[in-house]
Amino acid sequence: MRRERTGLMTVDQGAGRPAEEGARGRFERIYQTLRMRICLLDYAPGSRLREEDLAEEFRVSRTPVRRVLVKLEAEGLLRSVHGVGTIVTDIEVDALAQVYELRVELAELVGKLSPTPVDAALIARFREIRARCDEMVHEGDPRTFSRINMDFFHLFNSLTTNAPLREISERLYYQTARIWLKAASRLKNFEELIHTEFTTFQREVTDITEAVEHGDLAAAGHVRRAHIAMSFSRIRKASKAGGPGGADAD
Amino acid sequence: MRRERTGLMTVDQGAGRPAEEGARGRFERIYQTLRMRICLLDYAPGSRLREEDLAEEFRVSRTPVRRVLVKLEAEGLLRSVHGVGTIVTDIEVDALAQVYELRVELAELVGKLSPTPVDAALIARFREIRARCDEMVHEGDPRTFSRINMDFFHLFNSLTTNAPLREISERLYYQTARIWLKAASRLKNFEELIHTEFTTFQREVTDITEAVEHGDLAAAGHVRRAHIAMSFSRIRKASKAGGPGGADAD
DNA sequence: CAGCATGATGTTGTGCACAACATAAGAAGC
DNA sequence: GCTTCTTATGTTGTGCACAACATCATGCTG
Repeated sequence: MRRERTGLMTVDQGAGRPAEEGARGRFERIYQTLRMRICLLDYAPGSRLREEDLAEEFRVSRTPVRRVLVKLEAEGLLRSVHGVGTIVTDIEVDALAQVYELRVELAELVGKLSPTPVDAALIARFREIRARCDEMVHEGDPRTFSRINMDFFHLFNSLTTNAPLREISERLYYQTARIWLKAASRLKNFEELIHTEFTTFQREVTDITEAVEHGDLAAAGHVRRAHIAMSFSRIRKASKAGGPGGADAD
Repeated sequence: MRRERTGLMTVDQGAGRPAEEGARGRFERIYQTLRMRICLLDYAPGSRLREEDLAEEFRVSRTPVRRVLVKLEAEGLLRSVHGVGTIVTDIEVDALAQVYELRVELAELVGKLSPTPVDAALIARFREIRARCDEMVHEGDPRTFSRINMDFFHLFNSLTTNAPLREISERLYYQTARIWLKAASRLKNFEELIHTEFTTFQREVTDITEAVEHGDLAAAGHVRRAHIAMSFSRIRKASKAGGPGGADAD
């Protein structure tokens, strides 16, 4: 199938910035999409990604796809092996202990370093997330939980203007974002535990929102820190209880 | 040589096998070389790197070179603009304030999180750096200072076993490594200031070496933290004094 | 002579074909 | 029947040619 040059170019993202973001726009779009799929376990850990399939899906050649895969590999989410394939990184709770150990500290730094001035719009966004959170508690869906958790992370991360800190926190977050869904998928029958996770997260969002309302970003950081640590502790416990031998062969 | 089926892991990243290394070896070699050149100001900030030249130098095509450039761009050391070229990121003291703000905190974390067990070999490496430091003080050379500083960073970074922390610290370090050389190149005539920098760094190495000898990695982290902060403070002051209008047009 | 349009030139981004590599299947030998 | 070598197949890595894009020079026009 031959692709029209002038015709397909405009289809990209007309509402945004068509002229400024030509090639870079495609790159970001593919990158964000693949990262989301990996973190939402649409691509299971250990599964192979074929560059040609991705190229066909995004209507581009293998070359730009490979650029994205290289970046994703640098982020630690993929691993390309010559002659084998590009496989999604497998995640282990013990290996993520170091990442969490660092995320805990960075969360506190977000509330401490170069704080963002709190305005009404920022508070409104926090309250919006909290509302979505309340709604989620009634309808237990691990996937929507992950999405809200993701949005909340970005919002919390915007509490600091320190660009490197934000970038690093984001990177580490996406390295650990999958572990909750993975653990939840194993404990799917235990609705009770998942509900506990939901309400716990709801409390975290509520507390942090309140702290932001009071303009106390340091307190928000401390709350976030404590919740990240406890969340990992619960995941670790559930992982040991659920049995390490997960029957997830490719 | 037949390879076991169960052993999926190949040579991976064997340290010290230059000739037999496959694609990944070339990649690492080119990456390390370019990064070193950027941080040693062999490639001045703002200068353009032509992919074809690099391809010819490393005896490869443009394709693997572009892989390296993409990673370097992700690290923040390069910036590729379509139709213009791949230019070395310009560094400004004010923009690096956030990076230093974070590096200061991470330095303390290196001495706090997952400390490496201190053995005789580790102490010996610190003493070796200290010896090179003493030698450097007698022969003032900003370039060798940067190299020793680089080696010392890697050594200090090895005080923690937290892999993400090490990786992030390394990344941030290389983002800031150039600023000292850049500032020093402007104040080249002020030999006295540079000598002060040398002796200050010598004290830092001495103090941290002593702390490591005592097995007090937390103290090493605190010393490191203080010195990073003071170093940036001096650079900032020198930058303002030397005049922000650096006549370094390409 | 100033200002602007237009082409020339050089760069990165993309597409495509082939090489390098690893694995899996199949056949030969014991 | 089992092992082992060979072959087939599929994947990523590389090389090369062209397109997209930006800048600069040049000529035209006012």
